[in-house]
Amino acid sequence: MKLQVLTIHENQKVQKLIIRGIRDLINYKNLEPGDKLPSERMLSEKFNVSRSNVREAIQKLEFYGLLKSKPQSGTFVANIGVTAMNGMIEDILRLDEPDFKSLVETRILLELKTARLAALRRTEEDLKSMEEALQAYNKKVMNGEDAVQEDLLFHLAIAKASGNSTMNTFMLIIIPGIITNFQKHHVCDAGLAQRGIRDHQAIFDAIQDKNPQLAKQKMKEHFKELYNYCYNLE
Amino acid sequence: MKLQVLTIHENQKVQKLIIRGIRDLINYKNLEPGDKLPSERMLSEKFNVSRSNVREAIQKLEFYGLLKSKPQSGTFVANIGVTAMNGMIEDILRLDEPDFKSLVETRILLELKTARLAALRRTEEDLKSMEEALQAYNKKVMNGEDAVQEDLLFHLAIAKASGNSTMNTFMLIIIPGIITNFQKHHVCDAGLAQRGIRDHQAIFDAIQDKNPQLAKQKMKEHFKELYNYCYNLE
DNA sequence: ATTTTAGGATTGGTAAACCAAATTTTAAGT
DNA sequence: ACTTAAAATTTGGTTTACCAATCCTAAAAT
Repeated sequence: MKLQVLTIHENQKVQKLIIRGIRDLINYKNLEPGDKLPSERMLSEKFNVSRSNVREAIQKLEFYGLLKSKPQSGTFVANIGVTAMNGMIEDILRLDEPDFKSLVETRILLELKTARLAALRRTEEDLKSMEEALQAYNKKVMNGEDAVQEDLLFHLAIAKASGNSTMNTFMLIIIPGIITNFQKHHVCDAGLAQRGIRDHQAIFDAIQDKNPQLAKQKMKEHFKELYNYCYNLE
Repeated sequence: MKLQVLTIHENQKVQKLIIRGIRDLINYKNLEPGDKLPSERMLSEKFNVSRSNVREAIQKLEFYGLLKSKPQSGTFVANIGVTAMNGMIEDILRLDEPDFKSLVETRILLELKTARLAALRRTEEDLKSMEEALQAYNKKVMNGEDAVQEDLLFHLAIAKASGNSTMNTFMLIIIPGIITNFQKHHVCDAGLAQRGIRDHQAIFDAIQDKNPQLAKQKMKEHFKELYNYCYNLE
């Protein structure tokens, strides 16, 4: 049936078409939370696409918590109403790749909080992980090597110590975009790394001392240059 | 080869096995950013699993920005170093379903910021969307109906108006979990809804007046009860 | 020696066939 | 009539086969 491989762009278009189709179906058939969607085979026939495409689209909506597939049984509308469903799908369709500024803005917001929470909740094990990450970073910087990765792993250790799994996940999602953009824009040049050692130590100490205010403050200072840099980007 | 359908739990185990395998492979073969992974067929043979399983695992690592598949070419190690790769995979394997407290904590953090940003950046179109969501919520509450969905769509409209696509995405990820937990714990009972109308109006007004401080303040007040509720959960 | 080109091998993507669990329908038993 | 059991159908998941784009090799042309 399909005679040529689709580009990524074309594939996205097909997926959006299917997602819109599913949304319309839910509206047209007045499907309530818990109701069953037509089978993947029927959907693929109805939308005139392959079953693989349908499965991909369903997986995406499953990721955003809107559908739930049960093996050998069917795909079901999640336990959030039709209104929320429509609003969310509209937004999901509109989503595009995040820009660097948006990533950094969100990162700073998250990390001021994780630093504070880590100071409140860190265990001895958390401290150990953070210290290891700290040492790895210092060692690289001392040798004059690039240490972007070790830098971010230290920050990730703080996120883990915050005891908030959602923020930890969000940091994981953000980090790759941060790293690649850092390399692209050459953010971490010059003496920034040397200063990073002192900054990190101050943050670590505050968390170790269980001083949330100070931890947040030190993290804020650490981000000061980055903040200014990113707000002057374009 | 495979003779029975795997439970979700078993499937997760297989996926983690493959992810660990890929990590070990990258380390053992000293694969650098940009290098090509063995083909899906070879991986499935090496790990003694189906190619579908391999593809799922690769998709997951692609979501977290660690790999990148190119059609008819291969799967490549993303442009972040081995160190970050190892650290992140370790954390990804450890991730579990977020708890309600973690969701609410993150939501409040995000929304205090989106309210502030929306007051700074909202367009006339944003205002219109927010007002529509506001009206839908009010109408439901006036009729004594449950309005959890309309409530969250208003908050989502604010996130959209913040002009930060990352925070917008994160709100979308959080919302379904919030809704289901709200229903489970009966958070939105009683006169909370009536108060919600006034709260929302105050937030909207502040954003319309481009008053970021006030917008954040009103959002904070709006969350006060929710905040206390969730911190006393267990 | 270098570049070009052609053919075969490799690759991720896709379509189709197949599986067993779950569901529905049907029929048998009481 | 109602309950129970069994057979047929439907379903998402899985495996297999296939496709065209890409990559690799090496021979041919300059």
